[in-house]
Amino acid sequence: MDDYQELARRVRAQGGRMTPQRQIVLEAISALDGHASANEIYEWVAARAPAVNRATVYRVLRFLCEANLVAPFATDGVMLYELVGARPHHHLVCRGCGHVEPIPAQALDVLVTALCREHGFQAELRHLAITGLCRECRQ
Amino acid sequence: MDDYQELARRVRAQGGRMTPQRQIVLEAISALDGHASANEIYEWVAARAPAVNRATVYRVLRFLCEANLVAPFATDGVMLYELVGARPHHHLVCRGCGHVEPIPAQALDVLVTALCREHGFQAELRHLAITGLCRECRQ
DNA sequence: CGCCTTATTGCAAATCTTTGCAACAAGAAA
DNA sequence: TTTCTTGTTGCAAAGATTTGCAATAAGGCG
Ligand SMILES: [Mn+2]
Ligand SMILES: [Mn+2]
Ligand SMILES: [Zn+2]
Ligand SMILES: [Zn+2]
Repeated sequence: MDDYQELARRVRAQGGRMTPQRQIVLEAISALDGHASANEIYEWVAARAPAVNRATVYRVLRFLCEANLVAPFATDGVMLYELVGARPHHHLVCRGCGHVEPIPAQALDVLVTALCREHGFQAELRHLAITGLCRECRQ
Repeated sequence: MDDYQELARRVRAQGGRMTPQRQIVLEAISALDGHASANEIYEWVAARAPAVNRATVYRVLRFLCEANLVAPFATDGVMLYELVGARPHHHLVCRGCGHVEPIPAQALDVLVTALCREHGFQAELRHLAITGLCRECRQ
């Protein structure tokens, strides 16, 4: 888990307040080691702070995403949440073996450059999940 | 709307059956001119076939997506549905003006090639929604 | 055209997610 | 530390999506 003071500072920088609920949700995401669903996060939180309401977990997740402390990321319909770390990255999700491979964000710079050149569009690619077949599953 | 016989054939090719419910959902997506939400589709259907149940619309949409007759596509949290057309494409969604610009799928070939070369990963990019800023909104 | 098999539907109940509102409490200011 | 403002929370109710199950009907076969 990152430093509480630093997280509180970043929450207040958004005009928000640091609360026990926001703190424990951050702990949950950290403890669940990235890529946790809203329900998994709620279960983790409820196990140690039963008073925290489900609706609050949803609202906290939305807030943390907007505050850019947490990154949401959709894998075929399911929303997962991950702490925004030092290095931005994306994911290669193999539909064969289910393996999830993180790749540095600059691996997609080639696309960003092309879109900018061809369409004048400044793409903001954050924490994508790209599905396909990994090297092994391609035989 | 595409030819009913052809659609029915493709449904049966999946081991499925063509029903009035599936037919009218396809009509709805077509009439709504692409990019319709589950609720918009349900409203359209309910207006002319009130007996069709909401749960059925959800199940039909899932079936059509798996049968590859319809492509789902997420724009910040909301799932939209579109008929799979002749030419595969993606979308550039501007977060400034909200404009949605379709681009041919091969615009992303540069990325597919790079991922294959760098990671041995065969990406399957289908009907993506890429957010960012369009030329005008960048000033 | 009937008869079967079984995929599909409607319904109701279960889940998941959002929202309105009054009570609460974080944190800035005194 | 006490006060005050207003962002947050819990709760309950609404809305969205999924699921179990018995009844229905698509379509292959005679
Ligand atoms: Mn990640
Ligand atoms: Mn499209
Ligand atoms: Zn694999
Ligand atoms: Zn724009």
